[in-house]
Amino acid sequence: MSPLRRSQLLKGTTELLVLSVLEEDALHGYEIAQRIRDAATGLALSEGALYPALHRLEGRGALSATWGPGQAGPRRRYYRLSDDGRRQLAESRAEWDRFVADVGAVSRTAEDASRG
Amino acid sequence: MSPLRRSQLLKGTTELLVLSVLEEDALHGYEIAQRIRDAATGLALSEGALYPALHRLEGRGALSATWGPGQAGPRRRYYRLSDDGRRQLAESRAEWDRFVADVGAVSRTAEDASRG
DNA sequence: CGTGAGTACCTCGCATAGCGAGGTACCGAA
DNA sequence: TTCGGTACCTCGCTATGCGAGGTACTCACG
Repeated sequence: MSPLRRSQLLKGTTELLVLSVLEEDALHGYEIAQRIRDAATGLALSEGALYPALHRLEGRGALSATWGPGQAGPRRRYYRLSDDGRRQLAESRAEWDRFVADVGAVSRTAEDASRG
Repeated sequence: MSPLRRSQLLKGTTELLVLSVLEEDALHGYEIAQRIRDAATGLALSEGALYPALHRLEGRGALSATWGPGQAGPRRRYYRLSDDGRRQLAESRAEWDRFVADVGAVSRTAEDASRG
């Protein structure tokens, strides 16, 4: 068992991921997961994480949702980014960038020192 | 309450952070936390996260620990990276870099598309 | 001497959130 | 009619960060 399990790293970024793929179009849940998988094969967002995240974001006012008919199958729930959601996305991106910079600062200064 | 809370992002990276600062020298717990805070002011690792992480890493064989006398105060527990710990650190760094690249791939392709 | 502050370690209960498994339902093809 | 794919949802489990609390040692102050 090595450190840095994917499922732990994912905590906190799921919402950024969801908001990001909704930036361009309104999508339904399954499609959101597929887009994320297509863009980054290493990120396999499970349904047990996706749907609760969608509900959280909707409850927070970042997303609005409407039911629509299914193509060949059950009805779909389409999610659309609200104005507030766009603001939250920008904030999340900024916070993520800061966090990555911070972790890099710790991780890489040590690496450089041990290498130099 | 905006998404991407620091405490959630931190999940999974605490061990990378700890292993990183131990790459150069053996340090005791308090000092580990201080080094991390010095390298990145945004990362305030709490003691309630630090000590359990140290014990996990020791149990996993990534760290070896020895008691030493305190300067002016209680005795200290010094942690040193084992060979296996060095291997785990390299793995963790690689896994972190992959993860950051994956999140960036999702987050930034959408951003570019919406901007273009 | 007693008190308080600083250092250093540790643990406990709580909250958050991902994961896998399970369940419902609808549709078209074999 | 059954099977497989789509699409949604929930539940219990697990991992782990956080704040609060506790112990213990040392030194300075009055």
